[in-house]
Amino acid sequence: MAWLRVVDALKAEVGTKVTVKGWIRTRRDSKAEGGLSFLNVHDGTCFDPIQVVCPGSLSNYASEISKLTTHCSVECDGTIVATPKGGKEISADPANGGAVRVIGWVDDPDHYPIQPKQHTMEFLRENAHLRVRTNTFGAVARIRHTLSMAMHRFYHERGFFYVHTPIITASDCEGAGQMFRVSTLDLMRPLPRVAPEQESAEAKKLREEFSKKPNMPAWTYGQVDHCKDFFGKEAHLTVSGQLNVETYCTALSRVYTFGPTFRAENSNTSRHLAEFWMIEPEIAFADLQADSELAEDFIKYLINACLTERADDMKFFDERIEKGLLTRLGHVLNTPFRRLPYTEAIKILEKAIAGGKKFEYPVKWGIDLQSEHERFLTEEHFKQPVILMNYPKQIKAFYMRLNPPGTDGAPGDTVAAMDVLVPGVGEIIGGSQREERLDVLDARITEMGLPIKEYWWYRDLRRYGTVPHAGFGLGFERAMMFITGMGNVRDVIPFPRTPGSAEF
RNA sequence: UCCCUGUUAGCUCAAUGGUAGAGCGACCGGCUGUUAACCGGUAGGUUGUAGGUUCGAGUCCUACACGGGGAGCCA
Repeated sequence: MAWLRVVDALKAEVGTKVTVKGWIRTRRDSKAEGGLSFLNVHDGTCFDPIQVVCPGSLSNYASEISKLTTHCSVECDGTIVATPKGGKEISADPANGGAVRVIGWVDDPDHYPIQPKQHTMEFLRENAHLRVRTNTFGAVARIRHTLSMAMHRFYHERGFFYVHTPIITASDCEGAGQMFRVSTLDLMRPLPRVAPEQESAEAKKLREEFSKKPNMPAWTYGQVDHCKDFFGKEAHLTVSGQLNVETYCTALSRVYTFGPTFRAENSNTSRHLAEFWMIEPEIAFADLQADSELAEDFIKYLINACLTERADDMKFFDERIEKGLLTRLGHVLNTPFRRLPYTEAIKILEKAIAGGKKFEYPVKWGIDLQSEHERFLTEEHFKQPVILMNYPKQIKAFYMRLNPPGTDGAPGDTVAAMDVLVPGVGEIIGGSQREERLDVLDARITEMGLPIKEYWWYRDLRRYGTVPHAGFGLGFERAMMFITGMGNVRDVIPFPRTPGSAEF
């Protein structure tokens, strides 16, 4: 008998002898025909389980099969047969060599957390090690894989190179938020609180002894001296691979990075994680328009991949997680994204307010748009993905390219930045054309009060054969939410890390 | 970090300040080619933690812990 995965067993010809290995989803019993049990067995290879029909004539029927509960593991030998309703199932009739072997029992089934019933997302989140055994999280896991693979394929097909940018960064110049410190110093040791000249001889001796040990923070009165730290300077977990990937862009033309990203912000929302995954492509000889076209093609490619490769899981999300999901995604797929200058967006919002629309925050050219404004534009006004472009320079990062004065008729300076907003999730992509002119870049760095010396290697890219280039960052978990309809970012990553929570 | 809200059986939730209950799940039995099965029965509780008010607290008060929703920050 050939061992087939459930996905293949469901496609096998009637009459094929097969073995399947997996876990019990449900068991139902009938007393007909001298005892009959129906086992739904799944192995995660597809959404549907396969039904194994177990007649009472099996030698272990009364002793084992009739006692199986959810998530007991089994090996089933049998023959593929047609069900009365036209599907496929496995007959484990011993007369034809059928057998069911129990591999692992579920201890104390009354207290096994994942019962065959509806659970809340909150409960399953607290059982993150077991939740992938449910329909929902099995589907999420498969979609997450499909999305990853589709993403690599999209870039590979277009001649991009995958660059592994570092996780640890020793430059504090990324400016994308609070960072986690990386250190081997033993910070459990207290720092001396007195000035060296006031230190007692005994304390001084103790301090000098400590300083000779490995991993001890060397200190200069009251301050940690990171020159004795592992990297010889203060180091952090990356908040973005962009600055690094730009270096490869200016030699390989089309590159992308995909990896974990860390933000130490105390954000407690359904859209934020302390550890998340981000995709950042970077294209040379390209402007913001090309960047926005790449972003649109990319999102559509991802949607299409999930719809065609995982129709079973997507159907489940449409039926049980977000009604109308497939219609929504189909609409996104078939409609060009709306491109809208920031300056125009402000006018639309002001017009809406004049028409009676109430917002908590005021709208005025020059201020950043709030969640409620973005939601209004993408969910109410346009009802489709919107790419907002050319933001006021004072609310955007230093590396974004300064537009010519008067772009879009704006009353102030703008930069070539874009945000892609989608209904339900909000900002899913943030990107820009990068400032390739060294003098303009330097002026921006200085203007924003950033330490220009720290940017020496980033500035070198502009000194040596500079080119216009652009890129963006797509939050992988936000893309997951958008495509699955899942409402909380903590439920689209296997083990979420959030403030106060790093269980598992 | 701020605002709102919640924590009672394995899970989801009830319970005027006065004997702690139901549905689902588990277990036992009945019925049945079943598939969110159905019918009957059994077991299952230090009501998040620590204080306080009261003759009496799941219920009122205080603090803390944890969860959820929203905001800010962003992806």
